[in-house]
Amino acid sequence: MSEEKSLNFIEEIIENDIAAGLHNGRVHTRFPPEPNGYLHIGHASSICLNFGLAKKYNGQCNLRFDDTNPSTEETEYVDSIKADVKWLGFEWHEELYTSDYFEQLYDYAVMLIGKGCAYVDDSSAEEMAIQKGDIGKPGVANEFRSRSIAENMALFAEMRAGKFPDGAKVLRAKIDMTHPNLLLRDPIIYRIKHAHHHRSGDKWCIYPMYDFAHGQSDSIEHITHSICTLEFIHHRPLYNWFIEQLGIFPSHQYEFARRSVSYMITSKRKLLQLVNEQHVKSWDDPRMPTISGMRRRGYPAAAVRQFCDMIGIAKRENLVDIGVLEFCVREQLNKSANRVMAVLDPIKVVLTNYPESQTEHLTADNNTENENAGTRQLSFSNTLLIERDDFMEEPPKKFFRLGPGLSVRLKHAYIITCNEIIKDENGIVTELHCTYNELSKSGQDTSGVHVKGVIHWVNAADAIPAEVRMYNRLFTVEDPANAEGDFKDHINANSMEVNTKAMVEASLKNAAVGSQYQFMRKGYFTVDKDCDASNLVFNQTVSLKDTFAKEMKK
RNA sequence: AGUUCGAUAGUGUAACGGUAACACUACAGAUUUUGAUUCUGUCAUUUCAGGUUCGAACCCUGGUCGAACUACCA
Repeated sequence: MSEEKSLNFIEEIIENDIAAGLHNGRVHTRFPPEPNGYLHIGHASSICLNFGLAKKYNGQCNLRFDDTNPSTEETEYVDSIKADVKWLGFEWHEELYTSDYFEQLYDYAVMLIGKGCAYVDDSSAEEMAIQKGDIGKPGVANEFRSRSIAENMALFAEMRAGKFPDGAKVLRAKIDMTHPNLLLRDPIIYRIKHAHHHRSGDKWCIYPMYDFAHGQSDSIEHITHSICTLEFIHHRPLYNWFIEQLGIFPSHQYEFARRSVSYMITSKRKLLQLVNEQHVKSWDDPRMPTISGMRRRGYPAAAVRQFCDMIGIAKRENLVDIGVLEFCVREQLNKSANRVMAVLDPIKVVLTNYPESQTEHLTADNNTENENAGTRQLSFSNTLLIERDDFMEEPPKKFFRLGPGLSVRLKHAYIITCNEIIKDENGIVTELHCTYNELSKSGQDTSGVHVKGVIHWVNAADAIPAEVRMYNRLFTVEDPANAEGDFKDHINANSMEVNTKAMVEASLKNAAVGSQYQFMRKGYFTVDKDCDASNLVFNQTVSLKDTFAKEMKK
């Protein structure tokens, strides 16, 4: 059952560590989001990695909210993050908050001051930036760097006590103003912010910087493998420096390249912009690359997990084709979604030789890919609706659908032949008159007629109108984040098309929100939460592969 | 400019010194009461140049290209 799969570089590290007996073979990871936005596909990759690793190596994974900046963080985000992680199918060992460590972190800072490894700096942000130097140009020390330990102690205590306004002073680690790694040129570790925190309230007016909180939080939790994205690689020496100075648990950080997906954006700032400026309706708009957006769109959690697994993990830059994600969605839904018939752009078909007053009931299997899916009844009469696309007045050679004199099978029903075309005054086809072959009933066909094409249909008498929201890519370019100009210049104006003329089969009458179907020959669709008693709303989750459409384009 | 990463089919990952694998895509074909699914087949000498070695995608040297880093954000 177990397939031999090669290890990614982090798994290799972990297995080596286990073999070497590091931390007695214990594996403990964590997923550390900042609660200042909704989780997206990139986070999904990180979640699958961190929780997956813990599971694979019989370890644990914490959910830790990195909430060191009170001005951007909100409880709404905490809730959405928890919901998203759960939906993806993972359970955290402990729900933790960096803000719970504020007292401990303060003590760490005091400890550094006591060792002469930190000082209070009165410089302005501008002054500090200048003193910091530049890439290739060393920084210079200022007069505050040589303050006495006692003075630093007193000042830092006063900072905590609220004696100074925002920005008046900062606490800095005393490392090396000429270090080639800019992050080690005496980084700020505490700043004054008289702001209300979503958890600690007004208890604090000084807050640790991320760099002074993240590594120590990992250490406090005894995280063995602290996994993050590549841009933090320069921070690692700093975290190690703190760990060493403080003499605390040596958590080790490993960095991987964040996954980029074509036609998607994963900058929280930009996603927030899309929402605030109403380019999309909400964080969970089905066009959004957020986990909540994908969930509403109908992407199964298993598909997202499969995707993360398929694209793997490495250290090189990448732009994964969104087609891979869509492949995973189709593969999952192919097994789980029941088939139904829905006509998105209806055209009326009258069967001239079918008794006008007759209605018969046909049996249709729900999903031939799934033995347990069962069957349902379909009503059939002389007036039906078929897809406008499935008829052509002047069809090309390999058009296996309806046209003048052509025959097709109606799925689960009879073979029909088109005899007459009715048009309106503008020459638009409004109705087709066809005859059915009485002997060709699905499952008991004795007609001897063989047709290549099979099309879907609904019975006009009891079909239900539905609103079907069709989605296209949110952006017109593969890599909007790195494209010329502003990313908003590349928003696809037609990313959503609302179809209000669709007609779906009667069995969908009470379809529950979130339930998923394959509209035969069209794609997978998911019932949206915007449904109400009078309006059935579907989101197009993903289309079916359409080889014929591709053929036609050539 | 300095530091640190990285470079393998169109895309993503693998090969752990013994002659490039898997998946997606694309193309070709078979099956099909979904032009879906399923099934077959086709598509690279690994950024370049040297070197070490019987043997290099892998080790060494140098070049080229790409990325990250100069927030009181995370």
